[in-house]
Amino acid sequence: MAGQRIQRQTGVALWRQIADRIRMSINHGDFDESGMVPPETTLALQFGVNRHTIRSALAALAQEGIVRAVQGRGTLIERKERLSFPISKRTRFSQGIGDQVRETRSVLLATSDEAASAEVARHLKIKTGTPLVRLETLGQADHRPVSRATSWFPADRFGNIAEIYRATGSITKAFRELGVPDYVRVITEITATHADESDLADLQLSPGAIVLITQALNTDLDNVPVQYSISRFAADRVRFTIEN
Amino acid sequence: MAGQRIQRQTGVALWRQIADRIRMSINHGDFDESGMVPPETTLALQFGVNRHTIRSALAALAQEGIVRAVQGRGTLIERKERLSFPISKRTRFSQGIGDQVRETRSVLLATSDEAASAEVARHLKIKTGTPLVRLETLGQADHRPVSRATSWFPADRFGNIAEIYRATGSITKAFRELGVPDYVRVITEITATHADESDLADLQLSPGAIVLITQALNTDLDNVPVQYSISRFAADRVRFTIEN
DNA sequence: TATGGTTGTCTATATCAATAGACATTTAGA
DNA sequence: TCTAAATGTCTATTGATATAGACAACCATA
Repeated sequence: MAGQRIQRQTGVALWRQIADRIRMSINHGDFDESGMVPPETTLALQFGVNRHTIRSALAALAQEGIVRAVQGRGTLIERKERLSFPISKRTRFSQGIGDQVRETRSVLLATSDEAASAEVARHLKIKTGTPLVRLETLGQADHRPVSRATSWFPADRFGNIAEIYRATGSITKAFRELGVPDYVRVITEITATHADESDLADLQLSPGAIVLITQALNTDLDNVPVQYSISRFAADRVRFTIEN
Repeated sequence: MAGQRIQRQTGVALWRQIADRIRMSINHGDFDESGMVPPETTLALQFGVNRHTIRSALAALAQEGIVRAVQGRGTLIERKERLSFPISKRTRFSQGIGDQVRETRSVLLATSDEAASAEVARHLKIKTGTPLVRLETLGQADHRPVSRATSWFPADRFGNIAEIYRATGSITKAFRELGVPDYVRVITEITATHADESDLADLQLSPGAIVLITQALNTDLDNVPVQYSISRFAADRVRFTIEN
C-alpha cells in the first residue's frame, strides 16, 4: 500500500510528498476496484499525518484534475494514465502510442531562425553559426499535453519546415515533403529534473512535478544529421520503453 | 546562467529548489573555470531571494559533500559528475562507464528465495509461484553509490547465483559460471519519481532527490528470460544514453 | 427517516520557511 | 598592514506548513 515513508523537514512539504504518492498509487492502479481514493481519515492514519494535511494533498490532486471530492461519498478518481513511449530507431511522437489513446496531436508553439550554438553544432556535426531553423512544439494525447520539444534543423535543407509542420502537424510528413523519405534515431539521452516554469505552463503540471528530458539526434538514411531535439516529458504521464 | 524560475508556495521550499538548481549547474560545468560557486550575495540577487535562503541551499549541498564553504574565500566545488550510462543489447553496470571513473563496484545488499509474483512471472514468462532467487545489489562508482537494483532469476537454473555474485561482484561472471556465456537486454523501461526512504539511505541522497527507475529483462542467446530487474539510479549522478 | 460514513469549514496553536538588518570573522591582495 | 570581499552568526518579523479539535453538510442505505 501507499502508506509510510514520508519525510519531515526536508524542504518538501508533507502535503506535496503525499500528493505525489497518491498520484503514483492511482497511476499504478492501486484503487482501481473502487475507483475511489481511500477516505481522508484512513489516509491520515496510513501516512501518519493530520487529516488536514491529507486534504491539502487531495486539493492539489483535484487541482490537477486527477481526483474529484464529493461531499458525503468520497474522493473519486477522475483520470489516470502513464503512456508508454517506445524509443527505437524509428521513434516518432504519435507512432507507438497510437493504440493507447484516441487522438494524438502536435502543436507548433514557436519557431525562429537562428545560428547554431556550439552545443547544437556539435550534435548536428556542422560548424558553429550555421543557419538553423528552431521549432518549439507541444505533443498532446487526447488533448492532454505530454511533451514539449525544441528541435533544430539545418536551414539549407529545411528552411521552410515550420510552415509544413504547422500545416501537417507531423515532422515525418514535413521531412517527406522536403526530400527525406525516412529518418532514424541514432542516439537518445535521458535525464530527469524538476519542472521549470515553462514546463508547468506548457505541460499543465503542478509545481514540484518531474520532467523526463530526452536529447535526441535523427539522421537521414545517409547518416547525415537532420534534426537535433530536446524534449521534456511530464514524468507522471509517460514511461519510456527501449526495445533492442 | 542559473538564475530565475523558482516558484513560491508550491510545497517545495525555495532553498531546496535553489539547491537543486545549483547542483545541476555544477554538474553541467557552469562554474568549472573558477571551481567555485558564485558568492552568496550574487546568487541571492540572481535567484531573487534573501541571502539566508541561499545559505540554506548551500548548507544542503555542503551536507551532500558537493560544496565546501571557506570563510573569507568563497564556496568551493568539491565534487561533480553525471555518469553516462549506455543502454543497449549489451547493457552491463560496469561496462561503458569504465572510462569515466577509476573504480566500479557492485555490492550484494541482500538475497532471498521467493515464489514468482504475478508481475515478475509475466516478465520472465514463467508461471506464478515458480521458485526464484532475488538479489538486492548496490552499484558504486569510485565508492559513490549510483544505483540500487532488485533482480529475479529462475531458481532452477541459477539457484546459487547469490554466492557466486557475492564472490565475484559481477552478474556477467556469475552467469558464465552457471552456463550462460552471454546474455542480451531485450527491453528496458524508464520512469522517474522522487526518492523514497530506502533510496535516500542506499544511494546517500538528500530528501526530495529524483531517482530514475529502469525495468529491464535479460535473456540468454536462446531468447529464454534469465533475469528481470528493477534498478533505481540517482538522477543527478547519471544520464542514460541509448544508441541505435 | 434515522444512522453511519464521508467531505467541508471553522478556530487555535506550534513549527518551519523566508525576509530583513546588523555585525563579526576570515581570506586575499593592494 | 590596511581594505575589500567573502562567509559566519545573531535577533526579529512575517507568512506558509502542520497539528488538533469540533461541528456542519451531504450521501447512501438499512
